[in-house]
Amino acid sequence: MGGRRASLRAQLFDKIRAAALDELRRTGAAALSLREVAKAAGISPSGLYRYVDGRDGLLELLISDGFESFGRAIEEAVDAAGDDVIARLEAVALSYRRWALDNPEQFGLILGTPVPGFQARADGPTTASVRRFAEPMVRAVADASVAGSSASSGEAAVATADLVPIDPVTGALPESLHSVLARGWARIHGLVSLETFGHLFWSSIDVDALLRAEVRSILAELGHQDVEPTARISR
Amino acid sequence: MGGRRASLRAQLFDKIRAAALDELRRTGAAALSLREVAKAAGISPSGLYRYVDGRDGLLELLISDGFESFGRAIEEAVDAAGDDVIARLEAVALSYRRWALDNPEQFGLILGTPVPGFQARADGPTTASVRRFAEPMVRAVADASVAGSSASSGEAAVATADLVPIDPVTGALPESLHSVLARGWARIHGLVSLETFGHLFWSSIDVDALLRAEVRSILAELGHQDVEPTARISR
DNA sequence: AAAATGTGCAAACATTGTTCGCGTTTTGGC
DNA sequence: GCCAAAACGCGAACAATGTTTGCACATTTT
Repeated sequence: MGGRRASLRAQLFDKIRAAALDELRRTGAAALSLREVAKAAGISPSGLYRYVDGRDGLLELLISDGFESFGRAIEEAVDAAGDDVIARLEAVALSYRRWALDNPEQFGLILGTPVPGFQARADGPTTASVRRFAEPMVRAVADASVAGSSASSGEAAVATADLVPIDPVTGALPESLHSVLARGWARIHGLVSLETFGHLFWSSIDVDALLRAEVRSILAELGHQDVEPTARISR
Repeated sequence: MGGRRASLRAQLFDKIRAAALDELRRTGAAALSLREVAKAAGISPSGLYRYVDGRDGLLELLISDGFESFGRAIEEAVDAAGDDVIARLEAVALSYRRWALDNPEQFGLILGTPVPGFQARADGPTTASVRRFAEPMVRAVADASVAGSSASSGEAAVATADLVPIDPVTGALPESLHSVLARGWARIHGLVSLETFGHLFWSSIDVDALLRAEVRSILAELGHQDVEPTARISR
């Protein structure tokens, strides 16, 4: 099965992938040209169709890769943050921002205005990547949520990974987490997307500081005591 | 000055504007075709260039109109909400969501992934529309901020419009408001954009309820007593 | 060895945004 | 009222795009 043909194919596929990402970074998703990608990959435009289903297929590839890379970045940051629940949640927020600012075109492609024709199929690679992307964030919020509700802090957090069951087959979360997760994600995403898309130009705010404030605020509302109880907005 | 030519021109310009909006609604910004717009407006593609500077000009027109319309929608909602500061801020959040859900393509165009070539010139119609868009939101947050800091509630709110000076020439806000405004806007925008772009599909959350919770949370952090002090996240 | 399958490409087509030159219509000053 | 000047709208043309098709060539399978 590991024939000569297959290896060449995999090699060229990676070249295409790299070329597409390059072109995306350079010109943005809206102006992404299939012909340019083909040229950069050293292949003819029509030849590209043996590897990818047209321009939409190219975008699907980039979207899937984008989620994957985004998720990995967050995961690494969370892992590096140690065991403290607060630190982990802060790591989510700050790495979310960092990745978005470092990869604005990818960020816009995967979480910005949806591309017109594109709709991720439930079995496609995109949905899998999305799950992988969401997982570290969900885990962090879930941990914080459980650790917060048990009034005693401390060792409870250790076992929480099992206490928050994410249905391994459907990927569904317990209903009780939905609103916490949505609000938490939205607060981070709101700040980051506004900044990344250039809508905070009117101020020289320290967005990292705001993100930390939002994390503290969420934790406070979740009932954590080890955070200043009512985080007054500084003015 | 009110010659026959000018009136015909204005008339055709409106037709173009309407046709462009129509096409935007139908196909989205990325797939917006200048030729289709021309056809719908009953004009030749090249003739369109007498009215609008190519495809980018068409987009600039749509962006400017989008901010204008968005701002008007929020303003009307706030005006209809009466004098209560809390009600006004809630009106901002809920009308923000409503407009986005009703006009997803326009929303994506003006606040989603930036269009590659486009950069609003400081003197262009877009920046003016953006200011007009931001104004009601800024006003509402500013009122809430001032009303919250003065411990006594009540009649203080009446005169606050003058207490919060928005520099009429530069449009600049007092620094003290920046972080409140950014956090408030971001919380609303985060939830709304995630929902509008289809990223909350995994849950059947009542987004309006979450928005109300966010508004209450902001007010609480601003020091309002007439709101349940620590709005615990319901789980 | 022969048949079957996979691979890459050039040519062609429809559609896109944009420019250019040409008649026609309206305007504004005499 | 007339005439130069400006504005207008259009068809033709051009480069560039995404996509399809038929055809040689290479590789794998029988």
